[in-house]
Amino acid sequence: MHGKMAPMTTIDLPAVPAAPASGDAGCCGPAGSPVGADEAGDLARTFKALADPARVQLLSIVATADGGEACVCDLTEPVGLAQPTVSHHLKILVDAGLLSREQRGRWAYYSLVPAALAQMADSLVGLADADGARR
Amino acid sequence: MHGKMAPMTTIDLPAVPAAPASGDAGCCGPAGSPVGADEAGDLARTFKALADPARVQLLSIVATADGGEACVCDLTEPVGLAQPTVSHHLKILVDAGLLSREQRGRWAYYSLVPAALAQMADSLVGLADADGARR
DNA sequence: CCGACGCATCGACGAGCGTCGATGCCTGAC
DNA sequence: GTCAGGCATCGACGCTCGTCGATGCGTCGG
Repeated sequence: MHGKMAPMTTIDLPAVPAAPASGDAGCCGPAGSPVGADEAGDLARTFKALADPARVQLLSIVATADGGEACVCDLTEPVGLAQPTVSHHLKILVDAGLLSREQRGRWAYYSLVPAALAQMADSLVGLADADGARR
Repeated sequence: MHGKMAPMTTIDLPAVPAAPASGDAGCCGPAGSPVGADEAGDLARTFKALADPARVQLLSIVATADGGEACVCDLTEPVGLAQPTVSHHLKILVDAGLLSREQRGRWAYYSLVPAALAQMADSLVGLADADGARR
């Protein structure tokens, strides 16, 4: 009996889940295979990076920023958080593979990683398809 | 100053974010508009429902289950959690609008809400597009 | 060379979340 | 009516997370 497993997921942020996350998506089979525990862990890790209003807002601001990139100083005011907090959130997003960091001079520019977002979206539609296709 | 806002998001689970969550997606404009704070909050609330391996696994199991639905008794073993814990996670998913609950007899059947998943996916690609379109 | 600036890291605090056992409610069987 | 079964709720326990002020490191301007 699994006596008291890890109380939480102990997020380790191993970048984005890999590629074929939705292994239960398009293929056939009677009912597909319900993603393994490890796969679910990877997916949840990346979702956890998006599970905060500040991070969603940061992602959006960077995405709509001119040039596709923004430095920390430009992100502090819109989200209404202190600079260390913003740096903290940005690190989480970078570790999750959703943002990329590039230091130019004494400014750190963050830019979006569209492939990572697209992959998350694929995992979601894969889940929905697994349901709709067989139902 | 914003002196010490809510230390966490105080998730209230208002169902799925609404419809046009990705307001910064397809439209035009020089740089789009970076989702409001309220919008980011709704999005983050729904993502938070997916930010746990057990919940991702539950969603996947229900999606691939025969008939598109499953009762709690069928979900307890695969995730390796106690029954109260599974009920707790299921409630979170239902409140987030990702699952729907239907009580038949003394069994409670949970089924997927594909539209909610698709909407989340749209929000993600909307963010990616906002970046790719202008870059 | 030195001060100013941008940013990351550290340490600490409080709130939220995941987990479980125990308990209660409702349904169906006898 | 009574008993058994499925599920939700409650209360409690740690761990995790978000937040900040203070501090340190590296870079540019004078």
